[in-house]
Amino acid sequence: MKKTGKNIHSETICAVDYAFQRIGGKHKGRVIYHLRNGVRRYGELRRLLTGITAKMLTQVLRELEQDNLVTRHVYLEVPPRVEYQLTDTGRELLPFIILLSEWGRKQMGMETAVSC
Amino acid sequence: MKKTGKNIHSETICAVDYAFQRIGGKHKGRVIYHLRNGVRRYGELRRLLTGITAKMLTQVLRELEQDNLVTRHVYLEVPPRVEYQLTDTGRELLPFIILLSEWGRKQMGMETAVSC
DNA sequence: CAGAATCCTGCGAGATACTG
DNA sequence: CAGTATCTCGCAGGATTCTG
Repeated sequence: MKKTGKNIHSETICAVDYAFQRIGGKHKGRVIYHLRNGVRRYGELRRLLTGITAKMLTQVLRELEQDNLVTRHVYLEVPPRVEYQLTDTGRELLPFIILLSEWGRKQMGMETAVSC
Repeated sequence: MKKTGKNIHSETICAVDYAFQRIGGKHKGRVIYHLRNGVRRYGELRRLLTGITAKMLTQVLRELEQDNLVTRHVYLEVPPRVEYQLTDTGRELLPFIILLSEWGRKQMGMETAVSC
């Protein structure tokens, strides 16, 4: 609630732009992609998303949560456990994220391609 | 050829990331979207893409061209005419750009939504 | 008309250190 | 384990001016 500046939901522009703002950014696509098979813990995501810092992962997850694309479930245990999962809305994005990843893989040439 | 720094095609990472690097950025999605119906002139694009500067439009178009997503056809006339068009590869992205825009429109609520 | 050349700025994102 | 809190900086992207 502190960042009043860049609010996606204000005076919007174009649907394509809007969508890109919600799933764009450096890591959002990848995060969604790695949530495709269901529930993931924070630590799992950190391991899956190589090259992302804790800060960015947290930030991305929070944004996705605010945008109602993922849910965050905190288990009050010791040690703490937090699980993330796509919402229905987020899930609607999957087909197209996967499409995109297939396109990317194809473009890269299958040899160099890594699943992620 | 001057910017040796950020080269997409070097030591790539994840297919999703790769794809996002090619169609990400602030305006790329929109440009592709506006080329969906075929040939567009530079000036047309400028008018269609409200809020984009000449510099950015040119830059985006050049990047898309280098990435083999659009073709650039210069007519040696006075006044000059330059037409842009999606390549086959670029065209493969359309389904998903359109999907994305529909998703975006839906999310925004149809009232506020503008075609672009 | 379709750009190229400059200059300039904000903020996206990295590194590092600390905590319930 | 799953985060926060700072500090810092590069570069994406804007404004403006000039040109074939």
